[in-house]
Amino acid sequence: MSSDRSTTDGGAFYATTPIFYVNAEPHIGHAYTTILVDVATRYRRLAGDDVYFLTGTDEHGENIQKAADAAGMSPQAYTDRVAGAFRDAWDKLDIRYDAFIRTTEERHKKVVREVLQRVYDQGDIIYGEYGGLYCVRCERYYTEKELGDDGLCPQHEIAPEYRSEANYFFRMEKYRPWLREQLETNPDLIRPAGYRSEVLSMLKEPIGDLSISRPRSRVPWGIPLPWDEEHVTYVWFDALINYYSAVASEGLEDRYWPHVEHFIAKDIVKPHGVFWPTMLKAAGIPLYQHLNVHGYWLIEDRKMSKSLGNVVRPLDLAERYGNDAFRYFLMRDMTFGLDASFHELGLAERINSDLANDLGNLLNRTLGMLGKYRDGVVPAFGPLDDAATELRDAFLAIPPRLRRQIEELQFDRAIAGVMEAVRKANKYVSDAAPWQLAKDPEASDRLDTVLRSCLEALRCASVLLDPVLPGKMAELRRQLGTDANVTLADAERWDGLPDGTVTQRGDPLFPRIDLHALKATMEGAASTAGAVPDASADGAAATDDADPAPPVAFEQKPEIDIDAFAKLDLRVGEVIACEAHPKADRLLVLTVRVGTDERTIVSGIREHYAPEELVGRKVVIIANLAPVKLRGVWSQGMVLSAEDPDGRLSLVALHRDAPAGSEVR
RNA sequence: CGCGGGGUGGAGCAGUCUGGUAGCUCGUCGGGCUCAUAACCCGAAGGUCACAGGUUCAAAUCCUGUCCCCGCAACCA
Repeated sequence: MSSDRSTTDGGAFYATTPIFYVNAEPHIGHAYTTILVDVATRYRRLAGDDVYFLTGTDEHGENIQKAADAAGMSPQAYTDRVAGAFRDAWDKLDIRYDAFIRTTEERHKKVVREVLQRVYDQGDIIYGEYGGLYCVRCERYYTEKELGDDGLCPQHEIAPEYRSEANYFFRMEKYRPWLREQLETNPDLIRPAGYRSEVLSMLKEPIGDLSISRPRSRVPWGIPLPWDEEHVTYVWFDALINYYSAVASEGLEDRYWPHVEHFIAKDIVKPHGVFWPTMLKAAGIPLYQHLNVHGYWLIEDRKMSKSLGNVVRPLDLAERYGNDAFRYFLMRDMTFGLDASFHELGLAERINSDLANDLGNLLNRTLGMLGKYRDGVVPAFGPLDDAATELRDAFLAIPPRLRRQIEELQFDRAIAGVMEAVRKANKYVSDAAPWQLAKDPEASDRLDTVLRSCLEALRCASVLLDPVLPGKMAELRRQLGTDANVTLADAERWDGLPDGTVTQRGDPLFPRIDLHALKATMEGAASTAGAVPDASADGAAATDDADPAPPVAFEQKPEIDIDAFAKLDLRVGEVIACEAHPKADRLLVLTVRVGTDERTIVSGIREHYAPEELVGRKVVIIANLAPVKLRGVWSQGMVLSAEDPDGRLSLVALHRDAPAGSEVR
C-alpha cells in the first residue's frame, strides 16, 4: 500500500440508482439520476475510493405482464428487450456502472426469499384478510374515509361490497418510533433537509402495515413467498431489496453494504425513506448511509409528461450536442435537491459560454501559441511572477474544496469553481500578452512561464472535470501529450507535464453552437413537434399494394371502424348557465341545453374559460357518455375541446350556427 | 386550516442550514487585444434580496404573520 495517502481516502462508496421500471424508454429523468451517480462515483474513484456503482431494472408486476401481452411476447422476452435498451442507453451516455441488476435474476430472487423468510420467522409478516370495501365498477378498494357519510362509492354512488384478499403484511407500523429516532439522531440521513422533514411529517401519524403480496393466481409474474407459494411479493419487497441482493449475491456485502448511498428522484421518497429503512431494520440489515434526493427537470417550465408530448429523449440530445456537453449541462444547471428547468436554448448557451468559449478556447489558443512560439513542445517554467503564482494558487486551492463539494453533492458549485479558475487563466493570458512577449527575445523566460502556466491550468482542469466530461477531458490530455488516466493527486501539482512533452493540437474540443440557426430550427420544429420521424419507413417497404394507406405523423390511437364512431352521440349544446364547481378548483359546472333537454355537465376548463364568457356559447358535447359524479356533482356528458402543445384548452366551436340539439357527425 | 417547493438587477440561477458591506452566467452599452472557436480581457448601467413586523451591534440569511407562483394529492368523462 502506498504511503502517499494525501489524495486517497480509500473508503468504500457504494452508490445506487433506482431500478427503473421497464415499461418505457429512458427519459431525461432516468438519465439525470444515472449520470448523477456516474459523476459522483467517478469523482470518488478519482479520489481513490473503493467504488461500486449499481443500477438495474425492475421487471416484475402486473403492468409488465400486461405490456408483454400487448407486445405479444413472454414477460421474460419483453423484459430482456427493455432491460437491454436501458443498458444500451447507459453505454451511449458513458455510464460506468459496476453492476446491473434485474429483479428477474435468480440471484436476486434468492436473496429476496431469504430476507422474506427471516422477517417472517421473527413474526413481522402477518397474514391479513385485507378487509376491504370494494367498488366493483371502480375495481378498487376504498377506505371508510373516502366513502364519506353515506358509505357509497363517491364515483358511482353504489354500495361497495365487502371483499377480502388473502394478503401478507409487513408490520411496518411497529418500526415507526425507531425510524423517527433514526431521523432525529441522524439529521443528514435523508438529504437535502427538505425531504427529511417530509418523511418526518409522514411519520407523525400511523403509517400502517405494508401489503407485500398478491395472489399468484392473479399475478403469476413475481417472486413466490418462500412459506406460501400461492403468493408472490408485491412491489417493494421485491424492488427495494435489489440494493442489497446485488452485493449480497456477489459476496460483497461486508465490503460495500455499510457504505451504501442511494440516489433517487423526489417522487419515490416514501418507499425509500419509510418502507426501506423499516424493512432493513426488520431484516437485521444495517441502515443506508444517506438517501440522496434530487428534484425534477421541468421541460420548458412544465412538468414532463407523455400526454403533453414533451418527453425529452436524452440520447437525442447527447447525439446532437455531444454526450459530454449534455452531462455537463445536467450537472451544472441543477442544484441538488431542487427542480430545474430544461431549455434547449439554455443548454446550447451553457455549452457555448463555458465549454467552447472558456475551456475549449483556452486549449486552442494555448496550443496555437505553443505551436507558433515553441514548436508545440512543453517548455520548463521560467521564474514565476505574481500573476503566474496567483493562477497556480487558484487551481491548487480547488481540490480540497472539491472534496467537500463532492461529499455534499454540490456538483454545480464544484463545476462553477473549476470554470472560475479557467476564466482566470484566460484573463492571465490577456494580461500577460504572450504574443507581445514572443516579439522580444529578452522575454523568452517570461513567455515560457506563461505558456507553461496555461498548460498546467488546462491539465488540472482536465483532471478536475474528468468525472463530468470523461471523453473530452481524456481528449484534452491527449492533445497535451499526457496520460489519459489520472487521479485527484494529479490536480494537486503544478508540474504534471514533463518538460519537453510534445503536444498534439487537434480540432476544437467543443465546437460553438450556432444559436441563430438553432433558434430558427426550433421555431420551424415547433409546428411539427411530436412527429414520429420514421413513421413512413414501414409503409415504404410495402411493395405488394400499389396504393398503401398514407403514413400518419403523430402517435395515433388504434384504428376504429365507422360503427364504432356511430356509437358516439355528439350534439350541439348551448350553455345557458355556468358556475365554478363549489368543491374543486379545476372544474366548471355548465348547464347545457340540448334540444329541449337541459343537463349538467362538469368540465375541467376552469383554468381556460371564465364562467360568464361561456354563457350563450354553442359547444359540442358527447351526449351519451355514461354519467359520473365529479366531486359531488353529476356530469351528464363531456364538452369537446382541443389542447395545444402548451396545454391550453380551446372549445370546439361551430363554423356556422346550428340549433342546440343538432347532431354532430 | 391537505403535503411540499419557490419568490434575489432584463433572463436564468447561487448564496439562506453555519447572520457580517449582494454574487455568478447570459443579455445590454462603452472600451481593449489580436494568440484563439466572431473568441478572450476591462469598464459601466441595472437589485429597498415578495411584503410587514420582530430578534440582533449587524438579517437575503433567524422568528412571526401576509401575499403571489409552481408541483403533488382530491376532482380535469
